[in-house]
Amino acid sequence: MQVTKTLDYAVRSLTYIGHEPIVKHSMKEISEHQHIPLNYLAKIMRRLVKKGIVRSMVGPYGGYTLRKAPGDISLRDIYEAIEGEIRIVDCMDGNGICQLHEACPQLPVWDRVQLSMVKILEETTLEQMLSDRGIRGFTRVN
Amino acid sequence: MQVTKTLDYAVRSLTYIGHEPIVKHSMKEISEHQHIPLNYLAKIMRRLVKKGIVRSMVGPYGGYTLRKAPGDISLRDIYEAIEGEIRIVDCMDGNGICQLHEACPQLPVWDRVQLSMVKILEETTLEQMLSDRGIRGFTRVN
DNA sequence: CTCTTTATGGATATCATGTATCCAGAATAT
DNA sequence: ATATTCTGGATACATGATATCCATAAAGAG
Repeated sequence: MQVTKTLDYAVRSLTYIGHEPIVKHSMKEISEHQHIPLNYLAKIMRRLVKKGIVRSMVGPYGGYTLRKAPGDISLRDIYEAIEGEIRIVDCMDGNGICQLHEACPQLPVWDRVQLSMVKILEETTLEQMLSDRGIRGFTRVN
Repeated sequence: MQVTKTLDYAVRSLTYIGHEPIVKHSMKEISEHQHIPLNYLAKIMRRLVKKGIVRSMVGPYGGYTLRKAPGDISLRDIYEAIEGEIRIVDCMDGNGICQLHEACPQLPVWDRVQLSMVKILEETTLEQMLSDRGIRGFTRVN
């Protein structure tokens, strides 16, 4: 139940690019400024490209730019590009049927949790994150 | 960002016990009815005991019963007994300071997600889960 | 007291997955 | 042509979730 480092990398890369949406930003540049391992970043960017979140240009002075307006990129988009479909419980077989042949008392709760999470992720756009001044590394745990 | 099997085991064990709160239920019994590896279940029960969620009795006819009323056991209690303090982002050093010396645009969102999640987990008690008829293994992913 | 049942505690193994690295190749600007 | 940068695949590494084993202690039954 944790945000993966990979997703964090992705969001950081996108906010970095989003600050200068016109300019092309190379992986090398992003990697250095955001302290993300270059080769690993490559994997991440690939997924963002495939999902149509960023555009890539090869060659000298190549790099990445956003493909959509920051207001049109939701955190949900980013999440799903990186992690795939959101599914906080994984208790079903291929047919979506619970292995236990009994009623499952937990599902309703997890469902609620997931729905509320998806809602927040969906409402939050890259634009919002960019304008959020962002409290300097501090968060309540509770 | 997934509910672990271990937490699932814990909840299933507790709902199982909760159905007959008076009776003592041995690990063997729980293990068999809920299809949970016996030795692994031992570890799980230990944590629930330590957190005061269940009471254990050793010896023949020993086993576990709830230590509190189902209405006084929240899913948050269970979650924290199993996984420890809830913290969906883990982006700080030991002093709670973000490694990056820049403002972090993501924290506010994850904070909101976590808060909403904690709220739901807190509001949901074992009693509720027990009375929830529980849709037979099926959930919307969205 | 002895025997059986059951939980406890620690050590360790297994496995999955997140994270990271390496490299050869294709695209493209100068 | 050459240097730059992304692409794609293969593979290694690290961590933590999951599982197994066993020796011990507690406690009820005879």
